Amino acid sequence: MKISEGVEWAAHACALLAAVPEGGALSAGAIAAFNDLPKAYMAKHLQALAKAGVVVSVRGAQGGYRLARPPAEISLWDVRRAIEGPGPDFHCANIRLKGPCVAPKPSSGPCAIAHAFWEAERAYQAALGSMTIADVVVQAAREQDAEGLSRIAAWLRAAL
Amino acid sequence: MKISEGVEWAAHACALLAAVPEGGALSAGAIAAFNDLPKAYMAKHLQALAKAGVVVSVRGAQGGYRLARPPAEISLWDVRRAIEGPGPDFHCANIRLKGPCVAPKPSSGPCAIAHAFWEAERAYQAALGSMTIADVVVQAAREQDAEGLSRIAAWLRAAL
DNA sequence: TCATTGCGGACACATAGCATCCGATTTAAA
DNA sequence: TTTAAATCGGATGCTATGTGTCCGCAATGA
Repeated sequence: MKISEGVEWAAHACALLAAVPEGGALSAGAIAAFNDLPKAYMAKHLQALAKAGVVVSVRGAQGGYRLARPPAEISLWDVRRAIEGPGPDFHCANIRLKGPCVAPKPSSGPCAIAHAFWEAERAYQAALGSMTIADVVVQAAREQDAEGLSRIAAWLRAAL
Repeated sequence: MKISEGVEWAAHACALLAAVPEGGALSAGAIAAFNDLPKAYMAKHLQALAKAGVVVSVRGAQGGYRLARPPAEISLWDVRRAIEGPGPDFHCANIRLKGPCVAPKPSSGPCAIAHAFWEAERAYQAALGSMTIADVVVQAAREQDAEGLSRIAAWLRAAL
């Protein structure tokens, strides 16, 4: 199992979008350039975020993307689900219903193994759900000195 | 993200191996036949379980596999790690260190996003680690009537 | 009107998982 | 001692998914 790199891109994109002022919008090209990522593919992920309701898109000239909700109301789980899709990671193929020892009237429904994995996924989801874009931004800002913050602010002013 | 089907196969294989008596061994062919799975590929997964120390292999005629520890001491996390490999699912590409706004002396190390995902993975691991093969066997047995249990016992006697 | 931007589909490529086959080795049974 | 049964490891091919690009279309502000 491996988490697609697009989730990381989308999370950083949301962290950047948290810095755009009310009513503004950042184009896909600008978002991609901020982290030196390919624009075309970043645009794909932004479209997925928009479809999932994490960001809103503004079409036309001077358009782009902005967060759909305050950063404190967007969790990393929202981002992950937007990119990797909903639905469980573990898929029960019901292999216990095959083979020479299966009962004539098999009790359908997922087996104990599937339930255990889905329970673990719930724990995973809960942990990611408690981490918001606002938390990420706070921690990221803590790692920047005043000069770094002003450099980012200047870049953002130029990109808007 | 998707969990490979081999994890499910391996978990069911361990549940079956929990029923082999002390000193016995079940061949890869028999394990595959029990759930109507391709023998060659099931064998690959059993080799992975053996290499991870979840099962022990017995080579030669009348050989096969048995659990390396009591079922209560083998968790579903052990099985998942044996098949999918160790290491985190989320890989931090450190994309915050790229782009036009990166500081001259960047503070290396994973970002807050990576830490959040790894924390969630720890929760996932803890949940899976608390579910053992013994638990799975108990729940699976609960779904079988007496006739089903005796049919499985008879099949196992013939396969040993 | 025109340039800018998102939207959606089509396409190519790389990687990982799925599945099979083969020869070599080990070991119990004939 | 021979034979059959079984694991081990590597090589191979197929498929699905993720990565990345490109194009035409639609929308929108200048």
